[in-house]
Amino acid sequence: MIESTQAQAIDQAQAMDGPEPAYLADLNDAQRQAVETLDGPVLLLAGAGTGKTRALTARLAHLLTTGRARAPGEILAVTFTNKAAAEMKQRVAELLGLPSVEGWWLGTFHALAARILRHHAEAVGLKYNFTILDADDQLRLLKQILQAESIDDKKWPARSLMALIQRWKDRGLAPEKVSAGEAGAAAGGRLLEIYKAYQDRLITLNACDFGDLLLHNLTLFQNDPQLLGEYHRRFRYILVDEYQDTNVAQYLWLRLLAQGQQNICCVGDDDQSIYGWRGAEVGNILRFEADFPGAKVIRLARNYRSTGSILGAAGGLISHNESRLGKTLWTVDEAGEKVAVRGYWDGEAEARGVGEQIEDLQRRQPDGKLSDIAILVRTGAQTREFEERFITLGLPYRVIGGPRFYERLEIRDALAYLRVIHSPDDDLAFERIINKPKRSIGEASVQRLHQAGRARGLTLLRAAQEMVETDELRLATRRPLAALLQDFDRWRAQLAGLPHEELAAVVLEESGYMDMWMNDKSLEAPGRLENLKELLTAMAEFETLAGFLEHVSLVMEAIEAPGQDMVNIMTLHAAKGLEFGTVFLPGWEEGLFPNQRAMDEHGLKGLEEERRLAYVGLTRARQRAIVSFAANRRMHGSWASSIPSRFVDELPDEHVEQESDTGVYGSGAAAFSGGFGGQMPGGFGTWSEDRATPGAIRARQRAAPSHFIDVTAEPIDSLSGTGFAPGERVFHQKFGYGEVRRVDGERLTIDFEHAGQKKVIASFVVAADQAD
DNA sequence: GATCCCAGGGTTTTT
DNA sequence: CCCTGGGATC
Repeated sequence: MIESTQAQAIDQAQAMDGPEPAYLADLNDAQRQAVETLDGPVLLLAGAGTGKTRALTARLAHLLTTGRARAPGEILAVTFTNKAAAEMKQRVAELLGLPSVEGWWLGTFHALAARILRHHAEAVGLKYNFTILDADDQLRLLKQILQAESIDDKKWPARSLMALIQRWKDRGLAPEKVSAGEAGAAAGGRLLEIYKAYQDRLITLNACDFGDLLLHNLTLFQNDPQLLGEYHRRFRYILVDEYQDTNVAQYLWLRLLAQGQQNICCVGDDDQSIYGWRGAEVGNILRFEADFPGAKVIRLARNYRSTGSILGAAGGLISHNESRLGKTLWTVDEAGEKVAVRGYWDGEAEARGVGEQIEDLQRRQPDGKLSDIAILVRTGAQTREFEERFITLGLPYRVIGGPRFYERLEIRDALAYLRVIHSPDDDLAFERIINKPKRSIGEASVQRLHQAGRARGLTLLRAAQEMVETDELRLATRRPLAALLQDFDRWRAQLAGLPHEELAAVVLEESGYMDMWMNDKSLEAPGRLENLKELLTAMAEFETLAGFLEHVSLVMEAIEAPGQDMVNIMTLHAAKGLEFGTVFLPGWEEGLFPNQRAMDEHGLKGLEEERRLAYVGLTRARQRAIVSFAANRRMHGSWASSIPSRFVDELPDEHVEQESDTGVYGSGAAAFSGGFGGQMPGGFGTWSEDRATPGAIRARQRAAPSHFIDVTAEPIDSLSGTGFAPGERVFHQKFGYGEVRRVDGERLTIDFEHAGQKKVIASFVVAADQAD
């Protein structure tokens, strides 16, 4: 049905002779070339903000309307993130006037590889209903193996071994392809052994991890040329977005698939490669022309996003990198505001300064949207200072990339029940909920099940099925276990006749899981119940349980809540692909950014990746970018003084305006005396003597300008007795009613009815009975 | 078997 | 400083 409407619309588009299709109309020359060069390998080097997505979607449309691709199924379009895939789907549908592009081969590497793998699972030893494990499950599984192999997890933490195994997978190396020398000394030289055990275990569990999706595809194609041939005939055109982020496995996958037709178009920007630490190979893009002989390289360099100053600053910065293909973005827009650079006393002052500037912006442009402002930090930990500041200011904000919906414990528990129903061999899921709610099936009993399972070559649930028939477990354990197994049989039988979201409700009810939280009087419990309800709602949007579970494993994101107008706070990594009118870039300090560990572990390569990260940050901005650094920063609890990042120095003077922070330095000149160089401890060193002791900070706060409302409203020192006590009901202008949880000097931790738990300054709340 | 406390460790993170 | 995880204790 969908297919036929799609076909009609495309036929219609194909029939339109004469006037150019609308999607070609206002493309620039390079973009147009990118759209019209349909045959043979094409590398599209698309700088930040150069209309890349636009060119890509137009190319897709063009393939169809010219009849090069006779049907959407002949195109394989690969993106990196779900977000990018969703955006492309939407835009292509719009261009072609289709209601949806469901069913097209357009998606992330992992989603597409999973789709292919479902069809040929048996060929790699899996069943069609295999589970896709997330990071948490992977780690638990590996821990079990390490324990069985008696690897000292103090010496070899599961996390780091997992990372090493993943790096192998990223490189397309199944255990049998890892050469002996590669194994190295990790895990006492037994890492390869462990990798093998881990893979074997995955197969018995009828599961695979993210890396396996690609890896199994490679095995599949390499072992079965005929099958590969079928896919060659199927995918006549291949499109790849964010090519600079592909790892070797993805690259091999693409190359195998492209061998047939050679019609592959990769889009990327070497200057935005920021995932090297995750196995991405900039080399893939640098080598493209060698890999695909006769490749045409098209550069998109005209930028439609940022002002001249921002592009100039970003371009100057990135020119310090040596390994790049090289391109300079340009714009016909005016220079605009220069990139501002500000120094602050410490992280708190920085957060205060940013808050102040945002309020300023609001005053100057009352119709400007907060959501058009972003604060881009290097590490997740940096968000806290801004959050705290914005809470006291009552400035709405959202942290992007926080804990995700499907990663919450109650959701994972609920999903575990569903996974066991759908795939009984999924031990990890079964183990997760075997004693949740408490059924007096403790650690010891689970260990016994494991033992029995291993001995008889059975999975946990199957072992349990046998054990309940014997006397090996004591009755107090055996009875509830037998009941649970029966429950699962019953639920599984109901799956056929009941919509899966209703089944899920039944399961959560009958298992006692809902009760468990209802009887839980902790503060989080109501929220968790709320989330479980939300889960049921989300499930209803899928046709089958299998479809829903697939979605969950591949798209770990929550469905976005309807957007309120809020300032965005996120890491630089999370900001890729986004743009904002105003971008704050705090924490440009040596050691923090560029990050010390990145440099220690990867040397010049690490530094260059950090620089690209800075480049990505700057190029997110349309009109305004504000870089800042602090002289003192509290890290891991203790104070450390810092010097401005070398990246500050690398911004070309003509595009930069150094601003002083009068509250801290008195006069700006002093702050920058001697320039920004990495070797200027003099200017900054003196400050460390009168280090940011709480007293010093407070003294400064009191002297701060009047719009620092928290301090001027009421001197902090007078607040020693706030008059609030835990348990008291209070009202906050911004967050509404709540209950005081903790009193910490002038700072209160409050559980708000709607806003959740927040820390606020005492002077911002009143006793609930005094609120009107 | 469950809860509490303390030590240790703390880039980036999508799929 | 704040979170996690493991061990010790009830």
